[in-house]
Amino acid sequence: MNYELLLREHSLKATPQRVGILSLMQKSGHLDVEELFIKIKKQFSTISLATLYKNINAMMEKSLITEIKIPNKKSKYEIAKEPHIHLLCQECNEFIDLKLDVGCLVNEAAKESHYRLKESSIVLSGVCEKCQKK
Amino acid sequence: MNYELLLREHSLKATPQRVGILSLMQKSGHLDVEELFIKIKKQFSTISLATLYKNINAMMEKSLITEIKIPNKKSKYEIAKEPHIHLLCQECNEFIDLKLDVGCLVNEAAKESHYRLKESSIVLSGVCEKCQKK
DNA sequence: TACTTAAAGAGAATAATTATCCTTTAAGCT
DNA sequence: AGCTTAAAGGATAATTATTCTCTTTAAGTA
Repeated sequence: MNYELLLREHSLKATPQRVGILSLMQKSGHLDVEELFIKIKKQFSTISLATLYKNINAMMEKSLITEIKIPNKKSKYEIAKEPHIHLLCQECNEFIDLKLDVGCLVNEAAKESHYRLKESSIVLSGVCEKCQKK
Repeated sequence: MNYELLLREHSLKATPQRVGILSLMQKSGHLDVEELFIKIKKQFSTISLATLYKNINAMMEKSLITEIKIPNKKSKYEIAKEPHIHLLCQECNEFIDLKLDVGCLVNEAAKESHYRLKESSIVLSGVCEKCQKK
C-alpha cells in the first residue's frame, strides 16, 4: 500500500511519521493511542505524543482513518475502508473486523425512524472460538 | 419508576443523589457527564463532580446503567433496558433509541465468526426527518 | 435509637488531550 | 537542484477529564 499517495490524495503532507502511523495501523491491527505511541517511538524515537494526536486528528478530519469507540475500552483506530462491523472477545481482548452486510439492519432502522442513515458503528462483544474451548 | 427499589435490587444504597441521577437519565433522555452535572446541581447544589463520577461507575459496575459510546461525541448514559440501537442526527444532534430486532445481524455475525455473542453496541448516524426537510 | 459502613463532598492528584511556540521540512515553482 | 512558504514536528505548557484521598454524613440494619 502506498501511504504517501494515500495521504496526498487526502490533501495531507506525506511525512514519514504519518506513513509510519498508517503502516502500524495496517500491520498491527487495532491499536489505541498509547499502543500506537509505544510502537511509533521505535521508528521515530523523538516523536512527540502531540504529533501523534495531531496526526490522528488530521487524518480523521480527512476521513482517512476512523476511530472505533468500544464499550469499556479505549478507542482504537483503523484505516478507513468499506463498512464493516467489529467483534470483541471479552476474555482475550481479541478485536477483529467482520465484513458483513449491514444494509438490511440499516434499511429497517431507516424505515422505522425516517432517518436518512449514512454511517454505522457496530461493535458486538462475546467470546471468541478459542476462548470458548478453554 | 421506583429508583430506590431499583438501586437496592442492585446492592446499592439508595441515596437521594443517585435517585436524582437516575431520574434525570430517564426524564432528560441521553445526557453526557457534563450535562448531568449541570442538571443534578440544580437539585443538589453541593454535589461534587467526583460523586457523579463515582455513582456512574458504581451503577455501571452493577449493570444498572449503560454507557453509550458515540463516534465524535461524548459518551451518554441510560438506564439499562432490553437491547436496542441508537440513532444520531448529525445536524441537530438528536439522539434516540430505536427498538429493533438485532438478532438477525448478531446470528449472522456469530455464524461467520464462531463467536458466542453477548452484547451489542450499535449507533447509526445520519439525518433525522425534520432536518431532511430543512 | 444506636451502630456500622458505604457514600457524599472538597480538594488534590493523575491521566488524557489540546494549545503554543519555535524549528524543521515537504511540496510547488522556478 | 535551489528557493519559498505553508504545513508539520517536537518540546512543553495548558486545559480538560477522571480518579483518589480524606473527613463528614447518612443509609441500612439490629
